[in-house]
Amino acid sequence: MFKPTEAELEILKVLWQHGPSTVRFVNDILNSKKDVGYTTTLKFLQIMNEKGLTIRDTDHKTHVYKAVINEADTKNRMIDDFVNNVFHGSAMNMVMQTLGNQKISHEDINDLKSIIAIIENKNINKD
Amino acid sequence: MFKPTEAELEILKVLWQHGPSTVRFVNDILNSKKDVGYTTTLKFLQIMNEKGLTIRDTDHKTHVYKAVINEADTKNRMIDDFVNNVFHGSAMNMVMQTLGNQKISHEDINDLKSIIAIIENKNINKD
DNA sequence: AAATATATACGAAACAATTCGTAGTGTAAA
DNA sequence: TTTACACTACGAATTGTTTCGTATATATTT
Repeated sequence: MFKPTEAELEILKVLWQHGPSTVRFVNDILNSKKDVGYTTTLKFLQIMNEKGLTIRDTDHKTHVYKAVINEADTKNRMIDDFVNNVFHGSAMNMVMQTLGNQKISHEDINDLKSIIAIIENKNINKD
Repeated sequence: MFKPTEAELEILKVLWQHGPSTVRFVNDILNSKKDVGYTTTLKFLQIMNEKGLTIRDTDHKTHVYKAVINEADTKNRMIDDFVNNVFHGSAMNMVMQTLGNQKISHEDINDLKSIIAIIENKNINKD
């Protein structure tokens, strides 16, 4: 499956967050973080289109690009890759190390508890 | 702070797991996963040494390389980077998405519960 | 001591990702 | 209708990473 490069991911994030967008719009958003030339952004969107990462509407002079690949799936795939590369494939190791190292709020803890409860119930039902 | 490339990380993992090692040893381990030429591994260790990622003992003909950077710190830094790149800086988002997508065993759940308990206690003591 | 094996050093090729300049085209304003 | 502007297309320079060949030194074996 597909793994976006870092620059491609930045663009995908814009498309995921804001929906189908013009090159100009994507470029403006990118520039709020870091200087990027317009034609650089354009080039990336063209490359991403070739790769099938996006599709575009070329009916009008100004093309509108839309992410083809799904945000959750892509992120899951990236998590898998990361876990494989850095944590010898153990997602739990990664989670534990993250929890041990982050500031976790009360709310976060509640969220964690409820997702754990959900997982537990799934397991019970499975047996 | 420093971020190893993928190839460098592979080597660091060997050094972390097995302790100070010769080029030959590192190369043998790497080759159990994927063909890598001996001089490729050598070159990387030389580069890593220049960058201060490793130090080496050159007393004998065969040099012995040792990781300078710490495993936990490096991994935490890589988690931070990953979370910033992919999850807009929210580690909790990343953890939640991981938990929602992985097979979690009974034991894992217990581990999670205990680390959550630890975090809760830390918070209580802080207030 | 010569031949063989095993090291290191290092330049440079190969490959991948990023960045941008320039050319060309269509649209709208003067 | 000429000029100005904003857009796309695309080649190519730049930068970073990976890979390896070749030269050379140092041991070890015959």
